[in-house]
Amino acid sequence: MTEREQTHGTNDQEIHLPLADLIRIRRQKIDQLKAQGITPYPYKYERTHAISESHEQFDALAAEEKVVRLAGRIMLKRKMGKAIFADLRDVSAKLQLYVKIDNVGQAAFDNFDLLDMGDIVGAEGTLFITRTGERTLKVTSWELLSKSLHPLPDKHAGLTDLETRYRRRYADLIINPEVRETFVKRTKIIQIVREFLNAHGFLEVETPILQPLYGGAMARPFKTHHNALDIPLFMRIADELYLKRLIVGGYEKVWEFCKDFRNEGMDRKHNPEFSMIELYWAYADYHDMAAFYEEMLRHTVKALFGGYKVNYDGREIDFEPKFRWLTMVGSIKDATGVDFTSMTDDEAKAAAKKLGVHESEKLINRGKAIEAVWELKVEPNLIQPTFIADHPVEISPLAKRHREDPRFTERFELFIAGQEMGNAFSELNDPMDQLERFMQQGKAIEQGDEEAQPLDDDFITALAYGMPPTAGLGFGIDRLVMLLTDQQSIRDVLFFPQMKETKEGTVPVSKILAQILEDEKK
RNA sequence: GGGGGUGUAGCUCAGUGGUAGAGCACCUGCCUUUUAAGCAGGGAGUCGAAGGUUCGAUCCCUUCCACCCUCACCA
Repeated sequence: MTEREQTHGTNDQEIHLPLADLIRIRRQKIDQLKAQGITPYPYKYERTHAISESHEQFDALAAEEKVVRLAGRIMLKRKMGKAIFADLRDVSAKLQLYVKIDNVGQAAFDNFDLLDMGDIVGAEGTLFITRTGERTLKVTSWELLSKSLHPLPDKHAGLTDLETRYRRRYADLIINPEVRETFVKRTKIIQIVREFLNAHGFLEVETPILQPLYGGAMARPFKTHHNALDIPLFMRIADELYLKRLIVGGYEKVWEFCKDFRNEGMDRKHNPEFSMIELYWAYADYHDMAAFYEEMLRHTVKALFGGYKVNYDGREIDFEPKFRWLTMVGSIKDATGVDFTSMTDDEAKAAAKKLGVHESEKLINRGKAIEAVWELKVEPNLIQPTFIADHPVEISPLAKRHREDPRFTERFELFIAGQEMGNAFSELNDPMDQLERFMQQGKAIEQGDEEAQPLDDDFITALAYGMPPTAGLGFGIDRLVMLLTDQQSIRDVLFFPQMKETKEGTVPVSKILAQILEDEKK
C-alpha cells in the first residue's frame, strides 16, 4: 500500500488495487504533460492520409519526402536510448513511428517518452524504410490527442477471456483485429441483402416495435407499459402481421430489417434481442419465394467471397448447386421408412414414440408429433442448403393450406449447416381460415402453451378487406452472419450481447477513478 | 432446470493446508534505424463472494455469483 492511499482512505472502502496504481501513474503523466503545455484531450487533428493510404502511396510519398499527418492509437512502444519506435494504428492499418531526439527536440522527445500504449496521438513527418525493412514515419512533430488511463490487455497474449470480451467489447475490438473484421463483414452482408432487395423492387419500410398485441411467431414476448396511455405494450416478436397489413394496403413488395425481442432462454444461438429480415411479395407463392431466396443467398455469398463455397465449423457449404427440396413428411419417410402423411393424431403420436421421441415432448396433435420426429431424425443431418417444405397445418397457423392437401401447408424452412436459415409461406389470406387458426391457438393458450399466438382482431379485419395471394419470408440476420463468418456463437456476431449483471468481485473502474479524483482535489 | 468445467496481478497463466509465482504490462537506470528490442534493478494481489472445518484456508466443506460446455426447454 502506498503512502498516498493510507492518507486518503475516506471512502467506505479503501481501494488499493494494482490497477489503481497504474491509473495514478498515468494521471501523473498527464500532470507532467500539462506542465509542458500539452492538452491531454484536445479537439481535433487534421490528417493528410489514412494509414492504409500511407502504405498504398508509400513509394511516392517517401521519394518526394512529402509531409504526412497520421493519427491513431499507440499499440506498441520501444525505447532505444535517444530514439523511440512506436506502432500507430488507425482503423485502416498500422505504421511504425520513429521519434528521434535530433528530429523532434529534447522536450517533445521526453514528452513522447511519457506516452503509454493505448494513447491516441497525431504525428507529422516523412516516410522512410528502416535498415530492417520496415515502413516508418520519421516524426518531426506530434500531438497527444487522448490520454489513455486504463492499460491495454497483453500485447501478445491479447484478450481471450470471453466474459471480458463481451462485457468490454471496446477492449476486444482494440486488441483483436479479427473481431473488427467479423463485424465489418456483418455490415457488408446486410448491405448486400439490402441492395439485392431494393434492386428487385422491394420497398424498405418500418413498422412498430412497441405493439399492443404481439404475434407472427411462436414465442413469449417482453411486456412493458406506456405511462401516458396507461396501457400494456409488447416488444415485437416478429413483423409478419404488420407487413401483411401493408400488403392489404396495396404495396406489392415490402421488407423490413427488424429488431425482434423474445423472452426466452439464451444460448449459443439465441439472444433476447436479435435481427431478422422479413419480406412480403404479392401475387407470388412459396415456390417463387424459395427461388428468390435461393438466388439472394447465392448472390450474397458470391458478393462477399467471390465464390460459392463457405467454410463453417470445419465443413464446406456449397451454395452453387440448386438447393435440395424435401417435404417434411417425405424426408421423415426417407430417414425412417415411416410415412406420416395420412396418420390420425393418435397414430402419429404412437409412431413418434416408437421412433424414440422423448417422453417430455408435448405431442398434443399430429403436427407436433411429425415435427418432433423430424427434429430428431432429419434436422441434424441437413448440412448443405436444403428446403424442408409443407409442414403440418397444426404447427403453421399463419400459412396457407397446401393446394393439394389441406392437412399440410405451403411453407418451407431452409436449413444450412444444421441451422434454420429462413421460414416462408404462401401466406394465409382467407380471413375465415385465419380466424379459425387463431381460435385454435386460443385453445392452446388455455392449455398452457405460453407461445401460442393471441387473436389479433385488427389483423383479421385487414384480411377481411382482402389480401392478394402473397408469399412471405423471414430469416435471421444473426444466424446468416454466423454462417458466413464461421462463428459458432451468436454472441460473436453481436457487438453487445446480453449479459447478466455482476454484483460481486470486481471493483468498477469508475470507483477507482472517483477515488483518484477525490485524492487529487486534496 | 440437470450434469460438467472455470474464476489467482491491468492481460495470459502456473501453484500450495503455513497469508502467493512467471511472462507481458508498470516504475528506475543504460542504449540514436529497433521490432515479441535487449540488459540490470524494482514495485504491485480482498487467490470471485459469504459462511464453516482447522492453531492456521487461496487450497478442504457448504451456500451464493459470474462465465464456458452439455442435456432439457425453446426458435
